[in-house]
Amino acid sequence: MSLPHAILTALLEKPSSGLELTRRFDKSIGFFWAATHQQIYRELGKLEQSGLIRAIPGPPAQGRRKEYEVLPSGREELAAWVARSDEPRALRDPLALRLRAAAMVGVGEGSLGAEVRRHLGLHVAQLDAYRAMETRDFPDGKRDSAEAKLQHLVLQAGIEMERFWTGWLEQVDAVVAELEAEQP
Amino acid sequence: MSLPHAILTALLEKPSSGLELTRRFDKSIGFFWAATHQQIYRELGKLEQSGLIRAIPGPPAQGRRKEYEVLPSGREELAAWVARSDEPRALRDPLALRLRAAAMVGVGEGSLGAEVRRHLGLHVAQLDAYRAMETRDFPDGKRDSAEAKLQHLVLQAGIEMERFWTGWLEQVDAVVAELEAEQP
DNA sequence: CGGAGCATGTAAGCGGTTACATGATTTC
DNA sequence: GAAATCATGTAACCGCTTACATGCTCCG
Repeated sequence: MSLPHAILTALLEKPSSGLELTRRFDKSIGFFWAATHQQIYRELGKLEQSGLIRAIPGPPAQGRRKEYEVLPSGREELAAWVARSDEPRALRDPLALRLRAAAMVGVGEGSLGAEVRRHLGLHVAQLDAYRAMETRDFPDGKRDSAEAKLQHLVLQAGIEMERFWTGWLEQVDAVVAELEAEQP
Repeated sequence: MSLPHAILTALLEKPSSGLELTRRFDKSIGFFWAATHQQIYRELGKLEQSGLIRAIPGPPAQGRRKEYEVLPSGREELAAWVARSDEPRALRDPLALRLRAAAMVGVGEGSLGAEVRRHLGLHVAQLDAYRAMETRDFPDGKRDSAEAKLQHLVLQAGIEMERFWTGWLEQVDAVVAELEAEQP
């Protein structure tokens, strides 16, 4: 039940249309809870029906775009959710699985090494993106407001997570390259 | 499509019954791809029907337990899967989401801090478990065989992942405690 | 006015989760 | 021989993914 609350949070930060939300998910909240536009539209419909958000009546028909904003009951629901507790989600990583499988059937003909380096590239790019966001959005380290501190922490989780992946994938690359050399 | 291949890997490591597999998933492979016994039984049925594994005929009826083993076609399928490529899965973390939500609606009355520390405890426990596995299964650092090296890498991913979580959650705890003190 | 793309949706299918069912084995 | 537990399943649901559909707007 996280998606509706992710949307409520995003709408509190800034009222938006469905497409705007989709864009913003792609570049910030979505890093910790991805969602496609189909999910978002469906969820917006449900949230509106539940009376937690509403379409802003404002400009009568600026195209077909509907802007949504959070109602007081929506804010209450979100505050209640923040206080709830939840088990951490089990992580799912096919690449780690592939390595264990490779331990049983052997590393292929270079394809596994290539895949490892491809992933490494993706994580390096993501790490750079996060770092750019950090210098842009949180320039003065210690003087952040309460809200900014929390948002900064979330971004730091992204940064340290990607640092972990890149470091680990470099080790993996070294070992896989060695094994590929041994058994051709 | 990772679950069937996770099962093939586990069965190659050691032929097992459904329940045994469930147990082993809980304490090793499952760390990177969790599965319940219902999923496992369903998947075993599919894999047997596809001719990738078979129930070992051996001891006629030792209780009702069925032991499965991987057939040559199953090994081939797994090798082909190892060579395939795949996008990294988007991570999903409700706790990070909660922090962002808390940035908008405020940290509750200590419940968020308690939740953070609860998660911290869980990750510390997991980290200890991984470390125990490492000293038990990989005592002599550099002299591992090819298979052992790959398996060790996967375990190290688990260790570094948990190290990341515990480090980050400690930071989070400090900030949340501070904010809870400010706004009662 | 015609084509490109923007914006909002609908429908089908799949994998995973939760709840329930059934027989067989062990324990008291 | 009754209760508890082990072992293997079945069924229903729910969220996410993929593919497709529809209307609107902008631009040449």
